[in-house]
Amino acid sequence: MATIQDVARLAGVSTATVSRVISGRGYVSPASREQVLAAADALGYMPNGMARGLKTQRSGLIALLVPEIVNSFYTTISRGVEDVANVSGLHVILGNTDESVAKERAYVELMISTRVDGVIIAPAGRTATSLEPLLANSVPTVLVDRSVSGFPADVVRADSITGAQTLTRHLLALGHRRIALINGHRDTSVARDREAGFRTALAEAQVEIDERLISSGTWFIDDAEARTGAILDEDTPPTAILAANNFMAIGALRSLRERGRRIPQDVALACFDDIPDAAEVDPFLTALAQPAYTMGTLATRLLLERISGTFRDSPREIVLSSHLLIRRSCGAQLGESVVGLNVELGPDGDGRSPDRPAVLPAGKPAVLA
Amino acid sequence: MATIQDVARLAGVSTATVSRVISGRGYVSPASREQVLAAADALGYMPNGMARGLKTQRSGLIALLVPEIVNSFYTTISRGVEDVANVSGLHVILGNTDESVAKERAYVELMISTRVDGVIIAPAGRTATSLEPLLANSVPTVLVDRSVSGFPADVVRADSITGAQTLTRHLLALGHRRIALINGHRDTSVARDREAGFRTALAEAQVEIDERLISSGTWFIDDAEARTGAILDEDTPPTAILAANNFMAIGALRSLRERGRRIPQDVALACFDDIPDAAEVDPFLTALAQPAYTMGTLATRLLLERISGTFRDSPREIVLSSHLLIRRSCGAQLGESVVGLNVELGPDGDGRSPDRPAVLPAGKPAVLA
DNA sequence: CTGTTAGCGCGTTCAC
DNA sequence: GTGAACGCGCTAACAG
Repeated sequence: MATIQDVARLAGVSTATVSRVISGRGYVSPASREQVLAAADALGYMPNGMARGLKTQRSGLIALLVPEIVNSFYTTISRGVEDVANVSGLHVILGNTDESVAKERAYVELMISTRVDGVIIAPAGRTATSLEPLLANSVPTVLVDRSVSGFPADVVRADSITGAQTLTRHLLALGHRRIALINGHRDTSVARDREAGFRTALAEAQVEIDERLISSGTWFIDDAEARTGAILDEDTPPTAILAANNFMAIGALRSLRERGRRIPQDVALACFDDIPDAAEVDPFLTALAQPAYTMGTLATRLLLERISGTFRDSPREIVLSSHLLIRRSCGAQLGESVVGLNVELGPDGDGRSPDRPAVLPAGKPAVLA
Repeated sequence: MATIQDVARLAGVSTATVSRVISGRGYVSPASREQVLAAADALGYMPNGMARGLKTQRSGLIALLVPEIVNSFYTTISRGVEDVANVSGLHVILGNTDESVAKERAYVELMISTRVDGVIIAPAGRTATSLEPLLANSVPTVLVDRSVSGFPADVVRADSITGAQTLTRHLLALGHRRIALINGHRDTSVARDREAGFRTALAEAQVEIDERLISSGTWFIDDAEARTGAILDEDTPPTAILAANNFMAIGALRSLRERGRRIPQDVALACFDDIPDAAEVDPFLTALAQPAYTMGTLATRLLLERISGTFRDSPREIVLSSHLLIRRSCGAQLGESVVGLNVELGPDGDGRSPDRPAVLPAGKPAVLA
């Protein structure tokens, strides 16, 4: 692979001149510029990012660490991140942590070794121990979706407490009193917030809380399936189920199917996180759709400000609200009045996310300010 | 950020010794090793990947370039790629080309500058012009899903000709004679193959081909929606629609809904690429499920062989077969005999992909051979 | 077993 | 306007 030296030799100039032409910094005579450009083209020269990064202390890369990229919620966040990053000439390295703090830690260390310019992460753990190296090495970091205690970084997340209240109130308004919560891992802030909102809504309605109906474990589909099954097999099963995310909903769905329970006739089902493709094929699952794309774009904007040093104050927290999409899985009537704000009616919600732009920004790479 | 020199100074040894301890290559006395490890730990030392890469001519990164990561088909491929890459200590940079040859070219150049160790790509164009820099710089490359003419690289793809035949025969067996094909961009090999298989199946059945029923354009949902609409609004609309991928199916679905056509009573609908989440919520769309996860893992294996030099012969092509998942959208009876191999019966197909392992490999990073 | 040395390819002073 | 020279942090000989 041709180096800057090869180009310099062919163009009959010094490497400094080539560098000036390629990076566009510094004065070069039009004549030399032509020579260099011609030589670079002839050789198919591509600057070595590692050498450049070693010198400039910048890789032009940011890391996005999510629990599971196969989950459309995180995929959508990733598009938001990439679209904003690319406009600033940054590119995104993606990593799946599989909800494992150990894997997360390994990725964090790898990213530091890669000398990424910043990290956006949906942390798996309750504490920040796996993120500590980021702080120690002062790598700009932004948390998305989830927060952790005691880690001083910007956060972009949705309001899960209010969200859970909205969903629970919807079920209560439909007459349900025995509502099960199939929650994710309590180490994550969203799981704790969703449980809190759930309890608050029940308390508001003066519905006694049956602790056997509240289940938490991992965020994996199979686990949700098993836990839902256990609850359904009890003496007094719930009449409604609230799943803490789209994967939990799929697990619950499997469990209900195995038992031949009809939705919503036998059991109502609602969940956090829309499943856009599924909604598109059959607008069925009533869901609280979080603004995933926006979470990605905002998180990246905050990160860019940290990277460029435009913003140096103490951590910011951006809390976004979500939309209730009322569809068929809870048996709500079309057009009925509903409790809660941000309600989007229409049981056949068209599934087009209001969150993600239909036409994506072109993403012409530009230089980071 | 601490450097190898800082560690050497604190440990009272030379940088070479530190390097030996950190990279695990070469002999070091237990005593020195302890010193180094302690110093590294105290300083929170993380080796600089760019400096290392500059020296070793290896970044430890591979690039995966896909048209749209939000499409579950490509997401699943990406998991396959990551799972295999991580086992070899490689990590994955992801890029969306948005079906644009220009964006693809920009990414290719960026990846060469990043000095990725290899590239896996689902190319957007018909020719290899945007990939040419990879060849010129002899960057190991593997094509997934799609192939392009005149580019000497390993290919891992599914058999779209046979696939389209299988889907078309299924529709023919159900009595359909006016079948529309909503195809993707003819610049992609899969679009051409799918059209070829479609035509072959019709010819086999001695069904005259009405060219007005064959439509190609982009791979975007909105475009598929518009083209489906145009065909549905003709004098003699089709009784069945074959969508060339999951996104095309969603576009067709929208178009059918807007016109109040019922599926399958008024129009049958089948497509390439399963939509796992949607199938999970409601196993509705009859689809030809391609082994996406396996495509990702195999492509990565081939790439690793190229990177390590284990395999140097001329390009290989791996062609995988797909499964027909018969569900409700075509009105097939449960248990009826079906034309074509690799048929998986069961209109309520459980949606669990046989392709992707339920438990993912742990992915302990190891050194690339 | 360990230290010295020489670059990997680039950007960046500092002279000219 | 341009070139010479240094060093970013690391690994790989080569001595010792």
